[in-house]
Amino acid sequence: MARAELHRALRARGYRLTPQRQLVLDAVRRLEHATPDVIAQEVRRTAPGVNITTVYRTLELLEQLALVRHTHLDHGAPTYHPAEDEHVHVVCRNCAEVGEAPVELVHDVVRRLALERGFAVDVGHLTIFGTCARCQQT
Amino acid sequence: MARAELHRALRARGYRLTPQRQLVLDAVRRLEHATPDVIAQEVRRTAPGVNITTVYRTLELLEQLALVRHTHLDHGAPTYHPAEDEHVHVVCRNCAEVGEAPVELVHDVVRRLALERGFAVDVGHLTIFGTCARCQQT
DNA sequence: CTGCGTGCAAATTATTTGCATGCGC
DNA sequence: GCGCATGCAAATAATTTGCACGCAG
Repeated sequence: MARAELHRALRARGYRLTPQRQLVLDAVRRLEHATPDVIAQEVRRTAPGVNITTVYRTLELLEQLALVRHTHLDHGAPTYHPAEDEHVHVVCRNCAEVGEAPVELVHDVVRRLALERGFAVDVGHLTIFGTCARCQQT
Repeated sequence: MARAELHRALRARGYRLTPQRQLVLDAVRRLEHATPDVIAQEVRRTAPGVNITTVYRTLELLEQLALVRHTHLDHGAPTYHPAEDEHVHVVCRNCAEVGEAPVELVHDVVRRLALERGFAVDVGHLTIFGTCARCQQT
């Protein structure tokens, strides 16, 4: 069904459905957290010809359509993930493990920033860095 | 006094005090939030010869010494700031304005992550993205 | 005087852009 | 058939590395 869904989303804004776009979206959904580079590799497992440029352009497009989202996991590399499951990222700076936490975790913070300064937090983009339990046993 | 302080921090770990290192630290403290590029420009106002490479290397060193810290303000550009005033960054994705909030804002989140999964949050590295009050008046 | 720190240039990596061709509609 | 989307190559940007010289200790 994902195909029809994507087709609809694209056509609603005058874009075309192409195999590449389908493949990139599929890859993002399958990988869950991945950089453009890794996504390109995944796509190429099925369609070897797909250019990295296309992946970049497609990710940008899919983000506009609110089908995928991205955050910055340290070192500045953007990672993309499906838009459906909105969550906060919890990343260990030591072992680089990427965890998730329900957005509920930061509800209070969101509410306070809204109240105190009218700031609308983009929860899905939030990443919390630190050290995981395992890596603390130095 | 900053000079002696830096000298001590460096020597404690076997590093040397150089004009470049002093200048970079000064620049970070003066600018408060800046990218390596901007820091280099600031340093060059006093010492035109300083190479961007040195700035990168020095920032890395100063971070090891816990004299400066960095976070990623969207688009992945790292910004450095003095380590003293620890705070959370609040960044508007629309106008790119960088605000600050006391770490107290996220105390609850920190406590919960520690309790629930033994994760030690690096508060100084935390950046919250969203839309500021002004930019919401679309 | 010894070798760490620096400047410079070149290498890498990540991302963007221009343009001609091809495929979705 | 029309024009958007793609592939390719080159441009740009950001950061890292290798190396020889100079200065801090």
